[in-house]
Amino acid sequence: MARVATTADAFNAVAEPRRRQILDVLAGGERPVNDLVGVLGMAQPQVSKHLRVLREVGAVEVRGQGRQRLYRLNGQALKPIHDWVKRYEDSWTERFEQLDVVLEDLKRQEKGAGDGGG
Amino acid sequence: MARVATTADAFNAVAEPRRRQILDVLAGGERPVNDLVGVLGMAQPQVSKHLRVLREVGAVEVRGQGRQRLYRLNGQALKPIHDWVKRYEDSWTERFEQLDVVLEDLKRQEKGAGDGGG
DNA sequence: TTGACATATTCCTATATGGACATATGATGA
DNA sequence: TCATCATATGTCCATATAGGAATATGTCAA
Repeated sequence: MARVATTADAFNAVAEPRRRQILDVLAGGERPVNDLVGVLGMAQPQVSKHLRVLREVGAVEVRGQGRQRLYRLNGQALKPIHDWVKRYEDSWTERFEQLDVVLEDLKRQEKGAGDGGG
Repeated sequence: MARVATTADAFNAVAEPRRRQILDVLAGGERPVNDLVGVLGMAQPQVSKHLRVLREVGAVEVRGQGRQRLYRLNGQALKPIHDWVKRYEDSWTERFEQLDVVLEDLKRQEKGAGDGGG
């Protein structure tokens, strides 16, 4: 089998840097496709295709206004990512890193004292 | 061109569900490969391959102990994901959703009052 | 209707991937 | 040295991509 589909979930959808860029722009507000094309400097069809993927995972919503289609961010779709990665947040807090250092020190001390404890 | 490489960054590495599972197990502490094989019920070569990807993006570290290789989580590698997704956190807080409803209401009112604003 | 603009879809292709399986490497103990 | 355990790597293959280019759809204006 190949990789999990890009449309399988938000994780896979935003793994593509271009799609994160699109979301970053949309975070500033609703925008028509051509705006994204201009801002991001990608070809129009690619933008449309990326938007389709984002729409399929629910990360953007669209509404028509005249000839244009206005895309808008739906951050809710990113919540599963946040929820998952949040569990690892402690790993890079200073407190935790300090703890890491302490543990390393303890190990070194144990070795230094020989392994026949107490 | 095809998709961005799985080893390109943490985003792509953890887009694969199996790799997230591996990290979830390692969050409980350092473990040899065979433990992961047992816990996750995947074939040993696949586990090794997934671990390689995770190692290449820095999400895990390894040290040898006798015949075994003990893998251990390095949450730091996930920080870029957290940093990125955190910016969208407001999108799903209640306060923000309330604001959404208010904006929708305002739009509806504008339409109801005709478009010649005062 | 026609023409122009805005966006979406289709076709093409090189490419990386993940699983299955077989096998290589590495460490240990006798 | 050999046998055994633990892990890593290599091979084969179906498959989904992302970009490029061409084209289809949709909407407005006259």
